[in-house]
Amino acid sequence: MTQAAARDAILAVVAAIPAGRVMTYGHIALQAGLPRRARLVGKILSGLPEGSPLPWWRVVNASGAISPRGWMGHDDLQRLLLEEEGVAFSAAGRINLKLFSVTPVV
DNA sequence: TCCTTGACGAGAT
DNA sequence: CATCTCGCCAAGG
Repeated sequence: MTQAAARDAILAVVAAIPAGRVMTYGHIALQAGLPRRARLVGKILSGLPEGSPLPWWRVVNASGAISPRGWMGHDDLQRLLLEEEGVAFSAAGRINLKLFSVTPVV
C-alpha cells in the first residue's frame, strides 16, 4: 500500500462519516485497512487545506474528546459544528462514543 | 541511519 | 475523571 493510496483510503473513510456521528482516529485507520495507523490519520488531517470539503470535525480521539491542535479556536469550532449536528457533549467536554460513534465493519 | 515529533491508544494509578 | 507511562508507526531533519 503506497502512501498516496493510504492517504486516499483515509480521506475516503472520513468523507463517509454521516452527519451527527463521529469516528475515532484508530477506527478510521482500521476501516481504511491500516491497523495501528491512528497517528497517520492525524497527520493527514493536519495537512488538510482550510476549505477542504472533508468533515474533519467528525473525527475525535478514542476518549471521545477533541484532540488539541495548537491552533487556538479550532477545537472550539469543532465542538460547535458537532453540537450543531446533534452530537452531545458531557460536562467534561467528551462525547458518548457508545451513542455517536461509527463502528468499523471488521 | 539515528533521533525527535506527533489532530493516537490502552491500561494502570 | 485526571494523569502517567508505554507502545505504535510514519515523516522529516
